[in-house]
Amino acid sequence: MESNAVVWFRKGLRIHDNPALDYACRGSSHIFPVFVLDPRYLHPDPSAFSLGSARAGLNRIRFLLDCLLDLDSSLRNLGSRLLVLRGHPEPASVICRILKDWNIRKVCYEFDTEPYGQARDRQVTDFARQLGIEVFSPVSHTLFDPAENGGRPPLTYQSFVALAGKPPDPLAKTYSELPPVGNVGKVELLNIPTIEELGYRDIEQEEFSPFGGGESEALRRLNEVLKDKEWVANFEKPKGDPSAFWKPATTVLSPYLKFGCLSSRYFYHCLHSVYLTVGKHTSPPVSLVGQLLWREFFYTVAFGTPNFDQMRGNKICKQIPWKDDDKLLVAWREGRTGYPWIDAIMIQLKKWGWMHHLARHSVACFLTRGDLYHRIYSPISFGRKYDPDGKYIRHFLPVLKDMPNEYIYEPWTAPLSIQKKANCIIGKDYPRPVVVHDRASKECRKKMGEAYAKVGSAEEEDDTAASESTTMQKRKRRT
DNA sequence: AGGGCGTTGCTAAA
DNA sequence: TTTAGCAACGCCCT
Repeated sequence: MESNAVVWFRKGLRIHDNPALDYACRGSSHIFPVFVLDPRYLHPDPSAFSLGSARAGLNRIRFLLDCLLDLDSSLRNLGSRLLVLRGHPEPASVICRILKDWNIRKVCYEFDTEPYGQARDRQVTDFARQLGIEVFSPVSHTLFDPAENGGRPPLTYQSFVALAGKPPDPLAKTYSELPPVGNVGKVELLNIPTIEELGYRDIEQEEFSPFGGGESEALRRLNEVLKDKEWVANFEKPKGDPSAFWKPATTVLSPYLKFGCLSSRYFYHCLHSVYLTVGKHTSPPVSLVGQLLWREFFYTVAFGTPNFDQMRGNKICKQIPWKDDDKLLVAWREGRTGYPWIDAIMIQLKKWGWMHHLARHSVACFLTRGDLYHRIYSPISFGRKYDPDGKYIRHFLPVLKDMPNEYIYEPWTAPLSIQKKANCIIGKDYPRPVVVHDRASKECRKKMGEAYAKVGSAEEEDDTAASESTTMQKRKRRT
């Protein structure tokens, strides 16, 4: 008796701890492991503000393609393979078509919390249910079900941690073989495309990300991290060095978690085991488990908050009348602010697709200048405190590589003779500062103060202009 | 209703 | 190396 199942990969690009894959295999004569190429995610969009598609930058697209190659290879080792399908006009309708064409009895895909994924999945769910096809959509991207608490998540990290408890254990199952792939009929199967085949040609970039995608690489990185039990147990995020780049101060597992190359529950489980053997260890918010809970916290709040990725229509976001200055915004985005610490970070993001968390705080703070509590990161002294010789700046901004240590964080203060000797004239080879930090930061602080005062008094007239915690505001700046 | 405190700052002064 | 002052929002617990 034939019984066919589809396992539809989107995130969750892994074999380990994959409940959708596990369920698809149960009692099925054939499974169809499918990935649909989403043009919105992959194809170049000239109107996007950086090189990439409408929904992802080039680094992320590259990472995703790595993930797919690795997943296909792992599936082949188990006697299966990845079926890559064209996503025109969009992925959901392609899935609906194959559910019929392949005579599918059940379709399995990981629950996706994000609005784009929710809308996409609703189409498939509705269609499948109409045809009497079983839909299995487990929560496995996050530790917990983000729909808990009736969609009214706690708004501070501490209260979230207090409610959190222990997440479900990861699946312990390993495979020696998967059910064979069924007959795909007339459906066209594609190869996993290259970046060039997607239409990204002539990319002028001399350095690419050292972080390759895929489950194999994720597990290799994880095991590397877990080897040093003392490091795992004593990890304290604020003590990390944001200027460390050859050997980053954190695990750099975040992109692997993002695509589900690494299961967050498996990671949690591994960390817990280390804690048990070592005894004394750090705790949330600064510990490694604390970092996983931060991820969880923001997924949960985002799921329970309409328009979480925007200011307008987001009821937990303070409504600030931001100054629109396209020139300044572009200077920030392209790493041309004239502040080497800021620019080096933005160039690292552009080239590597990754930056340290404190580096992100630096550039986010620089963009907004906004933070109450009077905690404003200095674009000069914050970096210097970690890396007085400017090794990080010299690497990502080679134009400054011969600038003396004394001036590396403030090159505009170097005498012209020194600039000439360093082969870097400020205003010609490297930009002058786009703003004077002290002045701009004071001005912005004042304006934000006014905006806060105004919002407070207007609250009754406009319920979208409600209140917000500083924590949430920081999160908004990450996007 | 009211007070405590919030993931990780900076500068100046002791 | 440590500490005070900065100037003050709003969630959350009591």
